[in-house]
Amino acid sequence: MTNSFRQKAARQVIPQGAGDTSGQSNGLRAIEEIATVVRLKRGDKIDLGRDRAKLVYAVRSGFLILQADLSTERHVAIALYSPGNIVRPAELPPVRSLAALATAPCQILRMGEVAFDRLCEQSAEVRLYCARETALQSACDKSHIVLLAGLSGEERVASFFVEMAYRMGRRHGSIVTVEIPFSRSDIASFLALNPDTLSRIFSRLKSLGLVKTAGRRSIEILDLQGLAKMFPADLARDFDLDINRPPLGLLADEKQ
Amino acid sequence: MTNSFRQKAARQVIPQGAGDTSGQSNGLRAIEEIATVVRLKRGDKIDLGRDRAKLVYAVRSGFLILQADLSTERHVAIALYSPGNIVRPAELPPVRSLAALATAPCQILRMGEVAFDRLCEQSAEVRLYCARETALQSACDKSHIVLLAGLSGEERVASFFVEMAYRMGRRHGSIVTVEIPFSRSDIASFLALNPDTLSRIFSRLKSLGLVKTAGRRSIEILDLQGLAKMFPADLARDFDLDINRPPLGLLADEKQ
DNA sequence: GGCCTTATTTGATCTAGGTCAAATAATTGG
DNA sequence: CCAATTATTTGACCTAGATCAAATAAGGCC
Repeated sequence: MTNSFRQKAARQVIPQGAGDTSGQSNGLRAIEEIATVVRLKRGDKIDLGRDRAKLVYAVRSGFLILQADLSTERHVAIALYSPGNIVRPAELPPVRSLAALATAPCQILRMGEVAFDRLCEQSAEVRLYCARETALQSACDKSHIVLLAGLSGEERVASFFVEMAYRMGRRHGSIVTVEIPFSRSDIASFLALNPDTLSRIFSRLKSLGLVKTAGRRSIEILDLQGLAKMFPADLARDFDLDINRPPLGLLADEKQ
Repeated sequence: MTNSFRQKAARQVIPQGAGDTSGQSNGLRAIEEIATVVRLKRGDKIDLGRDRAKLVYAVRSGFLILQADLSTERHVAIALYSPGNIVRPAELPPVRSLAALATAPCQILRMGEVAFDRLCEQSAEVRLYCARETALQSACDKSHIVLLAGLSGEERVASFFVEMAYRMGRRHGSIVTVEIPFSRSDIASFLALNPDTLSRIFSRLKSLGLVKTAGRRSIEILDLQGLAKMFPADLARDFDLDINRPPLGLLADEKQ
């Protein structure tokens, strides 16, 4: 498989996650015209509960976790939003306490649903962008269901790290460094593990020489292929991981 | 909350599941014009894998399970499709072995993606129908993530039965009968349990007097409110279950 | 730089749910 | 209606991951 095919496949499914929208903002650019910018700091929430106002949001920069609170103690992470993602009320489950939690400083574009729909009608580019976004999110949600329903804890963690590497990794030789915009608890709740268990799995991966920590929100992936071998190849997803070959074509090389 | 609101809320989120499309087929009617009808019997599969042809499907009658095979032994159910649902390749995760498995005799409408897109462009009704369908499915997927990530086995089963009651229940006095178009294994894999565990939970619910079997694919729900109390109220979803009041407004009464 | 706070890790223990094998029920096909 | 087949249930047992408590390690802030 050629590298260009790999890139194409990846672009098809992975919302760009490098922290800004420069690569794919054609759709967002038009949205920025009609939207209000909301700045969030880590820990801030946007309420998306059932009784929410009908607002549409688009992520301009930063990362959020869509979470539902089933009770005071039970918080479930549903999805991750990264730059370029669009959040529309109709696509959210009708749960009372639903919120998007900023895990890092974010810039969010906010607009009324009516205005957004009008924009979609006017601009074919926005309409297409938005339809694609919706489809991608749906595919991601379904992949996430597969992860939750079909993978063990260790496999989930491995798959998460491989995905992060491909979305946001930076290559230094054979090592991939990832600045992870999530706390361990964020990751744990996204993978439906508890933080203790995640930490244990993480330690195991470290002792196997697959990963290394470098500060709290940064990890070094020492053996991406080894990680990728830990979960079913069929879930290598968009990446088209050829497990016997260095699969780093997608990653920005430090030296570039 | 009034009954009419309840109905509205439900219609907003639940694809009609009664086994035919008479209630909401306005969108489907136009689709039938351009589509080929495919008849499936229980156990038949439609291949939706990554290398699939670019085809769009719409369910006219019957029920399917979208499933991914991670290996020969590991089959993961991702979503349920019921009459009215539309299946488009772009919304599916890029997994190699993905298929829609008929759990009951089905009529499926099949068409090329290009023809479908053209139809959407031409007909505002189809476009709207399809957009709504997509949004509903996305909401359902997210609800399912909450179920998988946040609920215990027993809670999942209770929530599934309540949902089936609301989607397809038939009321006889205070008892709700549901013809379930899925085998126990189907249900188990949809709830990410194994059949043994599901059976055990089911037996527990029977011994608590909440449900009763009446043949292999039919269950009687003796105490819908009791079932609904077994999982977090916030997940009562679309139903707007007022747990202290008979919530049967939505259900077709035998005597009608 | 050193204290304070908060996040992460680790150990010890427990349990929901998985696994495997065997026993029953339903269905199907004659 | 009965044998054969297949689906479900139940029992006995066992692990992955949860829970709780305590120890560390990172950051933050003066």
